[in-house]
Amino acid sequence: MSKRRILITSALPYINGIKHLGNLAGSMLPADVYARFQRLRGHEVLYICATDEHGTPAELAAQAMQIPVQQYCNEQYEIQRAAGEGFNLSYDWFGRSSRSQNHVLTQHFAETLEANGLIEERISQQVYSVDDGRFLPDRYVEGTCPHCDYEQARGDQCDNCGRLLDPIDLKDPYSSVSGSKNIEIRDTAHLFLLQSQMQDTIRNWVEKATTWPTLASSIAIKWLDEGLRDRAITRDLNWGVPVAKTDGTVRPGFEDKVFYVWFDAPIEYIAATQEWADANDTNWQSWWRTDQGADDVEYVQFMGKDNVAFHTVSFPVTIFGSKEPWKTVDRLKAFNWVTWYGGKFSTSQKRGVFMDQALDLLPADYWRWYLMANAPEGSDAAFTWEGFQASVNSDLANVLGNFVNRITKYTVAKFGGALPATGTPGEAEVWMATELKSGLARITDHYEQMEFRKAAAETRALWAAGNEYLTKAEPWVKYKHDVDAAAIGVRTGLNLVAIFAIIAQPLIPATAKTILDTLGIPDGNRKWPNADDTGLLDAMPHGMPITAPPVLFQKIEDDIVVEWTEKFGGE
RNA sequence: GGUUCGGUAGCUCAGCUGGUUAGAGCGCACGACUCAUAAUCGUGAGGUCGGGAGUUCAAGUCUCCCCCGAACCA
Repeated sequence: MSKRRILITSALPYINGIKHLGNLAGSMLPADVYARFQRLRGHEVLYICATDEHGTPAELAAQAMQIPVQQYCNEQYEIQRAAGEGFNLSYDWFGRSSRSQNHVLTQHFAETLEANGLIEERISQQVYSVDDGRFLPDRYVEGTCPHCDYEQARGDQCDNCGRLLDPIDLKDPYSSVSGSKNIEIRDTAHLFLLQSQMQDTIRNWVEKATTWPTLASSIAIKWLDEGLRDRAITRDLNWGVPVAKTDGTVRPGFEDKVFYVWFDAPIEYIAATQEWADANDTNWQSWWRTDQGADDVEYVQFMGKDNVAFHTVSFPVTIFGSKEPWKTVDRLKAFNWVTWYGGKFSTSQKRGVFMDQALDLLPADYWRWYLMANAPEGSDAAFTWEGFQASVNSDLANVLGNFVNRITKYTVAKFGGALPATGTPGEAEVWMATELKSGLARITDHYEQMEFRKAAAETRALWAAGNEYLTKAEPWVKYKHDVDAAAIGVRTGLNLVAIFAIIAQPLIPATAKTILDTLGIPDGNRKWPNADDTGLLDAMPHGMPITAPPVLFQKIEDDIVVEWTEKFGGE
């Protein structure tokens, strides 16, 4: 099989606060699992992610903490980077959209799009707060609803009657930032991206993308059916990419404006790759420019369903509109939500479990396993403490952990801690070899199809087959009258331990490493196994010393579940 | 309101272009085993596949209507 070059990105987490398990399960984690799988298969993988740092929420959060927004982002970036590291997310690079590479590239795209006639300047009216000294984004203007007279309607929507509003229509408007009523409606100029002109181009492209999941293509088609609208790509803010040319010349009249986060964030996929290339003294063009070696790249994007429109329509407008030979997405994997006791996980309402809290409770592998085995692929998936407990105790502790434990301890107790060299394979081993071959083929196929639930289920099924094998081989019975007959069962069992750990690496990398390190399996022998390899069950050198790993997974007891349920408010 | 996606065993979910007695894991019951974290292995109970009508030799799988849930509407 030839070596593939696979570019992987996961949707950029917004800088504003640590992400919850739903965010993790919907983009970063599956991207990581897929990246690890493909690396194990020997392919060249580049997995890129970054924080999305611009925009009003970051600016206001910094203001609330009374620190400069740059400092705020520095701190939050470090928190998110550490959380990713804690979950063993194997980014090749975790960048920041506020870095210079993204500034330059965003300005480049704007310049190119304008040269191609796809950007124009338009005047619009916006709410200006004199006391705050700034234009107010829609949702930070409040006032009385012009339709129902509700007094605390937000500028974008009235919570009482539900109607969508234009902030300049509010009666008695005031700034929700400062409360000031010293409000004016002022003219302001913005750059508009003429998406309407790209309608046909995008539709042709979307219709050719037959491998996208239904969730993704239906969202894209719907946007196209409604018609792409021209959209402002600048905002009246300080924090962001300046509206300037690549030579640094600020556009006249845009001194206090920046590009909208909507425009610059996806560009960061490319810019983060530049960050990676700059840091590693290599080139990024061979991953992104089809005229410079990227034509053989497979580009795979991971995202939650809220991001699909940006990846299938908005960003492609930027890319295709540039008329430059950029690499576009080949395969796209979209996820639904992880739900929390009937509702949604919510960052603002602090509903659910967040990445840092999760790691305080249990190691990353416990969460990684549960979130992938129950990934929100077909529909929203419910997180429950009981489900988490059942999954961890049954799949990890009982089926895998106990298998490793029982066979390694037995080796130490009965075979002096050495991999037995005697005995010949019989009926049980033939059965196991058949199971292994078909199971491996299924797992491999599910990963290739990015079917994570199925991949996890089949991984577990193979672990369970190992236990079934031991029941058939029953070395502890044979040992009493025929040590050689017991030896083949132990030898096969130990090889299964290694195989089970190898195939577990994408999902539970830390535990897999513990097992493989304890067994003394060299790094070079940890690659993804080939289902047709008939030597898998007798691959380890006869006589090699074996020690038993420590207990791999602690079970989650009922009283702990009660405690966590109370602490986190699950019902 | 419009559109899209869902509604399958107690729970979480598989079921591709319609075709033998509708599947898995967990949970539950019973049995086996004792190397192992009272783990494991086997057997079994349990579903009129949201409701109704229709197409067909045949529908969980297609069509229409209704009920419920979720998402999106920039």
